[in-house]
Amino acid sequence: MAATIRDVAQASGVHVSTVSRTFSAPHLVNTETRSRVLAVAEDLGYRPNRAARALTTGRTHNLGLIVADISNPFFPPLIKAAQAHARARDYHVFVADTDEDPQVEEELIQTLTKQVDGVLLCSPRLSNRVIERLHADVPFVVVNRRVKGMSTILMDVGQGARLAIEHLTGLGHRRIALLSGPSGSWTSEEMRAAATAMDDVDLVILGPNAPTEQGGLAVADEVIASGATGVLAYNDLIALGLIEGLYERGVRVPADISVVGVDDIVSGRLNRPKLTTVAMPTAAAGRMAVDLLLQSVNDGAATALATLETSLIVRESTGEARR
Amino acid sequence: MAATIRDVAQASGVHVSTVSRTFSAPHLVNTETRSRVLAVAEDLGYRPNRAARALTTGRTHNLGLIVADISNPFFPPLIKAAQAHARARDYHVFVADTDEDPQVEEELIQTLTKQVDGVLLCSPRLSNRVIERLHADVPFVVVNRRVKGMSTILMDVGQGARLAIEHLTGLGHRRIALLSGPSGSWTSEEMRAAATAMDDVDLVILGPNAPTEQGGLAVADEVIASGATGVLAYNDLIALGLIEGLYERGVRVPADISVVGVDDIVSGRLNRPKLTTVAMPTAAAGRMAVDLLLQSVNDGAATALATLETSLIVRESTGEARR
DNA sequence: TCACGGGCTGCAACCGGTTGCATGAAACAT
DNA sequence: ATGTTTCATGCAACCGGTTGCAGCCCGTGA
Repeated sequence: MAATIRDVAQASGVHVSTVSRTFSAPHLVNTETRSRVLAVAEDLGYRPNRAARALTTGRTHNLGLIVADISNPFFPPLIKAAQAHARARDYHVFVADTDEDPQVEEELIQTLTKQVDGVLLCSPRLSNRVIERLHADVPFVVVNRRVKGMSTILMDVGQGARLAIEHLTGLGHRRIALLSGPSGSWTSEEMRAAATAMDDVDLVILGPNAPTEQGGLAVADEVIASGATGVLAYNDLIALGLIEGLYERGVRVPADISVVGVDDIVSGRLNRPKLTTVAMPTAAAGRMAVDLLLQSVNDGAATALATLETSLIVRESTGEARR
Repeated sequence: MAATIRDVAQASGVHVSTVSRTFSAPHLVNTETRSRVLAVAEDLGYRPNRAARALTTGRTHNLGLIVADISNPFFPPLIKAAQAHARARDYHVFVADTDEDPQVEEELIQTLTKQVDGVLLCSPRLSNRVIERLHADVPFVVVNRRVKGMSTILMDVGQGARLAIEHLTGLGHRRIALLSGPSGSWTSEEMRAAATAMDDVDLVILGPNAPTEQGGLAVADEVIASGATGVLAYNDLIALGLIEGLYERGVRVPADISVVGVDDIVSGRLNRPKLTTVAMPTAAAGRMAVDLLLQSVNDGAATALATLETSLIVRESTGEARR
């Protein structure tokens, strides 16, 4: 069996409480005693039992991270950043995947609630009302959705959408298709709001679409039928799927139709044509989300709202409108 | 505060042990009592505290899953399958990412050891010796590496490599480049072994390469210099990167060089040319890994070895050798 | 009528830590 | 010399479950 705090206490001739304090409140114990205890602990291979600690402190030192789909390349950079950041603070991150299903999302939150100190909700599909209800049980930080009363990190995709559309109109495109994302997506709604508010644009909205390549493939016919020459897609996967769908139908990008994605995933940089896209600061969002969550977990800090900039990266999938 | 077992006991007029048994050994409690307790528990919103349960039983009901890189599209299907499968058995899966760093991998295992009942090691980069040492502390199931003394799931990538090379030689290719993966990869070594054992092949081995698109891009010049007309890459990411790199240098695929990948990731189906590849049964591997792990955790089952078939999927990135 | 056995429940110790409080010793001020 | 702090440590209750053991009730067979 693994060494416990009592083994260490006995072997170093002090009481268990002293051993406990050596690890959780070092400043309360004499320097000499401390180093002796540490030496013995090292010797015995002692590691504090997190379950036991969780039982008394009520802190599991675990965080939950809920995403719609790990397969979507948008998420891994955020996950990695969050995990690395949390690990440096002695927290672990549970990642759970909802398969884009609000039902599963709610169940997962319920289950996680009991074993984590806080939950990071990334691009949730649940309604604000449900999120607020669940928030009673556990601290949340929400990424890419605005929910009142809890800490929030937004990527300014409205601004990104404006940049993208200005880019398209600047190239002479007038009729522009907006491919929306899944229903329930705040990001999608933000893009729509930003796009409809713009002048000089003949906007046609197509969707909702699954946020995958399949979703992009499936909407290709509608895009062609719409007569749009410029397209802004909810994300890069849809954009890539669309480009493939258009190609199969003999429509060339960017010669016939220009396509802009959102996210800046890696394969957008490697496909041909390389994808013009709105870059999202995912890693920064992951780190900041962990910071905010730990603040509200440990310090009971007030809720905060951070908005991160997005930027347009022009590559090869956009070009002059045909005349 | 959340309801505890004592609240439920008091409210339903029975002892805590009866409540405990209602959940963990229902057959020991009278049907009427049980339903009364369940009703009260439901009413109070009682959920067993996993930390407390872990403390007495020594079971956390958590599993660890360690992968080299979540961003690699090879892993998410395996992760999702493992999570879903484990959840159905009331287990949760911690996913951790090592960034392809054996050092980080070892640390992660050490840390995880104390809070999970077992660890799933996917395509580990650690040496067998280190894995065997760590195995003393926690049950392992290893995917894509052969380690004696522990349960193992292999995907028969040797067979896949043979199929791929036969496919290439069948198209008239004689000089074939094998792009190996990261050092420490069992899969890469299996491919090498299978390839060198084949007749009628003029094999040139290039690598090690990072298992990413960057890795493929970076090796393009070497591939051209090697004079090979057929290429088998360690994985699809390298293959896709290579195709892009060749394209930038004016070399056409498959007209000039044929390329085969391994994994069958989604974007290989959408790029142009669509990638010929060796499909890996990742989801099945994830489920089976969870099964084996739970068996050895709960039943102390003997170690098992499963080998899963792979298959060649011919698409557009391979063609007749030029004469 | 009594012994026996099975079904159900209560009792209490235990898992491995944490923490408020008390104690004791040394240091300091008066 | 005495009172007051400060510092370090011990004591013991506690977190929320689990589980071996004992006891009770009741039905059964002799």
